[in-house]
Amino acid sequence: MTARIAQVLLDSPLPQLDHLFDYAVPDHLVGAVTMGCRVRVPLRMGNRVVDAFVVRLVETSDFSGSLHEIESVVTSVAVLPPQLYDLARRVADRQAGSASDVLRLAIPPRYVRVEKAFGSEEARNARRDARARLTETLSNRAELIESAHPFSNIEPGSCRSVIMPTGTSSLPSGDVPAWTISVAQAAADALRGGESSLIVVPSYRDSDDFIRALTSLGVGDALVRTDARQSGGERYAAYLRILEREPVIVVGNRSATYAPAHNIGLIVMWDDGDSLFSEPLAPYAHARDVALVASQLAGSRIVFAGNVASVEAQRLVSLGFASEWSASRKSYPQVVPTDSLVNEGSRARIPSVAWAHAREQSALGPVLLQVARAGYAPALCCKECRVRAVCSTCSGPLSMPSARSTPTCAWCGAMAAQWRCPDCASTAFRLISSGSERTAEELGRAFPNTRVIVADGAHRVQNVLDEPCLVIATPGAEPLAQNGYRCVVVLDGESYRSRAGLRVDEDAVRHWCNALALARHDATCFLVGAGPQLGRVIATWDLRGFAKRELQQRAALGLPPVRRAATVTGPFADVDSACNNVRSIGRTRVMGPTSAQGDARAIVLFDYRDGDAVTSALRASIVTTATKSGRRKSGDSRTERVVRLRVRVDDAELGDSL
DNA sequence: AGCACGCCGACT
DNA sequence: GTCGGCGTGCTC
Repeated sequence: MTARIAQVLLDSPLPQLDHLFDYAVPDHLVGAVTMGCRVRVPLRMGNRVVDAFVVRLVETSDFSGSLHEIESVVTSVAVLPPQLYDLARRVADRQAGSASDVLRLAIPPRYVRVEKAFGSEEARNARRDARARLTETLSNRAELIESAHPFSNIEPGSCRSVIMPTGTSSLPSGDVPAWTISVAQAAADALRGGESSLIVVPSYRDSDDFIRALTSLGVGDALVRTDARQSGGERYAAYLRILEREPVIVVGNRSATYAPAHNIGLIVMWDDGDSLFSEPLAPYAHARDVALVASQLAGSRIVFAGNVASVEAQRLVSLGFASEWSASRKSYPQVVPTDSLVNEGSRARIPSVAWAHAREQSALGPVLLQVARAGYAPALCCKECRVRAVCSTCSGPLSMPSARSTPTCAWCGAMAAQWRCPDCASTAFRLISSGSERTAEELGRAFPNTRVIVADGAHRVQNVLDEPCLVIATPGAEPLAQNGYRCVVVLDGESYRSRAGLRVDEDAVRHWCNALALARHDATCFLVGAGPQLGRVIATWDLRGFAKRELQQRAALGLPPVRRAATVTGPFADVDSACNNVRSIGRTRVMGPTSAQGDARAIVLFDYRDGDAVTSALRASIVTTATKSGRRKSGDSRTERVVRLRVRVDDAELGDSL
């Protein structure tokens, strides 16, 4: 008997359709319907035809009704390999979401032209030649990972948290951060053993650096890049490469964690504390969690590497799940913590010792100043009575985008040309903080013969040469300096201390270390306004101890990542009933629901051991509200918005409100 | 989402 | 007696 029944996953965001449906394979499609291919199937009386993925082909169906037939095959390319379905299912369950939502992030849209080009004889030959070159290169290459390597001796299927040595490496194509070489070596070694690697980085500029490092090792032919800057066709072409049953090295942003590469032996996530790893689309799975599930399914090694250890990675260490490797403190630059004197003007913002040293070093080579914010003046107040200037329409903070521009609201973008102080009626402003551009302007005056370079979200600079210059950069936008910076000054430390939230200290330390990591090993650096505790952490480079203490604090409070958390939002009655469905599970604690502007919100804290029970109960609530009360129509107007229950599991942004 | 089924008020 | 309102449920 032949497998004439296809179990398919419908490509629909409806939670009540998130399970496998059985369809009969008609005679004329036998052979064309393969596992993992895209098909179109009728849903309900044949009126509607929806896209679906064939997950399995079986001989018998458990469904009691009569089966409909698959209508057509969209493409016979198996875009959903079984391992990817398993991953999507596990991630969806963990997030109380739909597998099809996960697959929409994992599988790029189809491009017929790209598919045809990929399957052409010419393209196949080119790939075969590249493979032959690669085999040749790898057979001549000695093992790259030695015992001192941060990735040495990681057992298959196990996890490691690595605090990487800092510094830069020189390549013929320019300089790259030293970590990219270490990671590229590990990926090349895995490739030699016939294994694929997934290298997951926060942004495309990390990808650029890594790709140069990998190419320098001569294994560029195995590289597949996936990121959000690619066109749709490029993404699909990359996906088709990944699907080939050949080992590859995938580098990309958070979506690369889903890559269904052949025989994945190694997953590396760089700087997993970066908020870019938090997925903004349903079901909001954090790439770190996806990577952990993927490594478990593939039995691959997984490494969380960075200039710091995240609290989440440290938790894995403290559980004994992950081994740890930390760079020697001797390899770090010396950092002098200082306090700023006044929060105004460049002279006072930069303590005199730091000022003198930065001036001296900037005559010899590149010096980096990290400022907390981009733009000119991120905050303004009334010149007379010093009250904070806010937008008259939305009460957002007013800021100055450039030196002589009209004050603008940072939230709604409204121009405040006729601003008048609500307290004293004055119309004059005072600038109360400095962004990257104002800092550059001030320093340009103070260092008249030095070249000043601004690097922030609007001014992207990837590298600077080993020549005298002053670089003003915001966190995450620091250019790499050839041979390293001669001095790094981290300013605005106090701006972190005034923020509230669970992760502010962690983020501050991460941002500072990522800047300080760009200094030469013999540099003297300055950290301004960090306060005594965090200042000591950086001065002694006690990053592992810091992560441990943060973890202990979270444990004492019973907060993530020591416990898991889900936020539930929607109409009050729905949120309330969802909460009641989880309240009695284990040691689950429900905070709320609270009602704010329409939607109610509750936070559910639960133990890892109760994870399956809690997420499946939340999922059941979502299905119930979607089919019953969810279709409430407001009687008088046409604003019949379908209010649904939304659940975000392990949402990193939750920390901001705790 | 869509669409059918089903059980109560106004109608030829 | 029936027509049709939309609350409820299902989709292989």
